[in-house]
Amino acid sequence: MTDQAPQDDAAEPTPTAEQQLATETNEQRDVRLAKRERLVAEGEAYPVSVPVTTTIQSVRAAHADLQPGEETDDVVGVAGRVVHLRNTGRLCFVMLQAGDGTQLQAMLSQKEVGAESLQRFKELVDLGDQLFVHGRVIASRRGELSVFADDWRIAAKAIRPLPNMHSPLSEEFRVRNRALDLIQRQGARDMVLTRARTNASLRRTFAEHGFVEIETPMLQTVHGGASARPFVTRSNAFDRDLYLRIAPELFLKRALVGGIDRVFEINRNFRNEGADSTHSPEFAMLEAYEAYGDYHTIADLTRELIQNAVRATSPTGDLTAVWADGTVHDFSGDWDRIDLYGSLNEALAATWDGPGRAPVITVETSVAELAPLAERHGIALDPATATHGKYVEELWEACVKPGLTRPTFVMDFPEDTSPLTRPHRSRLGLVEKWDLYVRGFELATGYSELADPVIQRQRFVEQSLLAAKGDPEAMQVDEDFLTTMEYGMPPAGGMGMGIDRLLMALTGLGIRETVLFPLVR
RNA sequence: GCGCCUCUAGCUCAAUUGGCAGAGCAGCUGACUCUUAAUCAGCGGGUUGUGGGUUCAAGUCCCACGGGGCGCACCA
Repeated sequence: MTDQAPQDDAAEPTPTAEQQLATETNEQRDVRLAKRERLVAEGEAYPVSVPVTTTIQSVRAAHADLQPGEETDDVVGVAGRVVHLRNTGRLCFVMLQAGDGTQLQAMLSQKEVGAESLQRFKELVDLGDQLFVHGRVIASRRGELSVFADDWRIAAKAIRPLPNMHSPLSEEFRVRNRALDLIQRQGARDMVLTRARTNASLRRTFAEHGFVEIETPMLQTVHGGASARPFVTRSNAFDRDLYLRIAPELFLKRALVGGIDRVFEINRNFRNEGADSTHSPEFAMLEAYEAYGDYHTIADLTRELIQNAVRATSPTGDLTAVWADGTVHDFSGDWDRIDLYGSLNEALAATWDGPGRAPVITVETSVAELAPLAERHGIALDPATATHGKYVEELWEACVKPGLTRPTFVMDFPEDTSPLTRPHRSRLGLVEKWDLYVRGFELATGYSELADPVIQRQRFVEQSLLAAKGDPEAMQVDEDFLTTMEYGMPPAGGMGMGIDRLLMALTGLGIRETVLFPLVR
């Protein structure tokens, strides 16, 4: 931006702040910069403070029923952002907006503030400025609650024009200029509160059940706990590469070994994979582990966590979420727990159009038998890394998932796709794992955790063989974790849930809407 | 990573078959003491994402690059 011209003189001084400003300018900004200069020369364009006595919200609350034309003796000093400005000659109307979107009008009459002050106001105040006004609270003849100003001050001069407040901003502009989006759009402000209320609700529910929140490493020497490609970074002090974590699981389990029996973490994970409407390279993740629980108890807890979050964020305060598109989603009651293989075989039988009866898929069904079946549903996997489990899960997603409307736990998964999960207590070849599906996407997953360090080591070795075959998402062998496991981890249920996903389920918005400042190129 | 679509004033968007780049809001000057996207009169504001090409003539057609979106693939 500053080096578009060829540098024929290497000793040329770097541009001053003013020159840099000048390279990126427009008429409207020039006008405001001149006003800033004048304010600075005459006093302050950015005072350290202004003498506010109350807030826009409080004034509105205190005088909610003021009748048109009615006046009060309540003298206030309030400040807010100028979002509308109207000038009818010797009377000016200015709409001030608080951070939460609450607006309050101020009226500047020549009779009240004097000709000189009004003239100065007209010359110096623009849309977008932070403005302080002092005066009595009245209602205008048309009934608009107002501060009838006897004094005013610029609280902070804006030098960039505000976007047009009357037409919606484009998606791209909103994502790249979130501050302006927050000024202009109630939905943007609501999202911030929804996320905060959701996080508070989750922590409250955990606290009620005696869970302890801990923070585990973001920078890891071995990446594990999930199947995903990590980001790699560099430690100068250790002179080695480090991974940004893809999951906190292996550290939370160390805490479990250490006796933190009910433990959870809400924090960021990083995965070096594609970004789309449901995936972001960095995303907030919740993981929780409950000693002496299993995948049933952790499913109960997960349902309670989500139902409490729905209650905390629902406009109606009940167990329904109203999505941005107007659809209403019911999270109440108990949620179905269906069997992965059973529901898949049901769906296959119902849609079977081949000869004879539909094949019944079991844990024993080979990759050779699954491949042609998957092909019928348009699924093609890389033969080098395809396994029984990958085929079964792909088939399930193609055949069963689209039909789910209510929140549903899908239970009991094949072993080879869940290397950190305990073998099923009664079903050979399966693990005690569930996925929770809400409206077509996977919201959370839960397990009876694998506590046997010998089997855990075998699973890691199998993963590393996959990695050797070229699977970039396979886990590394984490010797330190295995050593800790060998001291004995209590039987436990564990769960993981994407916070952004939860917000999507609560609001029906895309991930770029739920993240305040999403990564953009 | 592959395919398709898209980029025009501060913001939101027009521009017919390739034929003078426009509107609303915002801005500037002026008028107006009750406006609600105030109104009225007048005036500015553009390297049409960037670079190349075709053409008498390119916002429009072609190529490359960059930004964005959607679909596919991968994943939560």
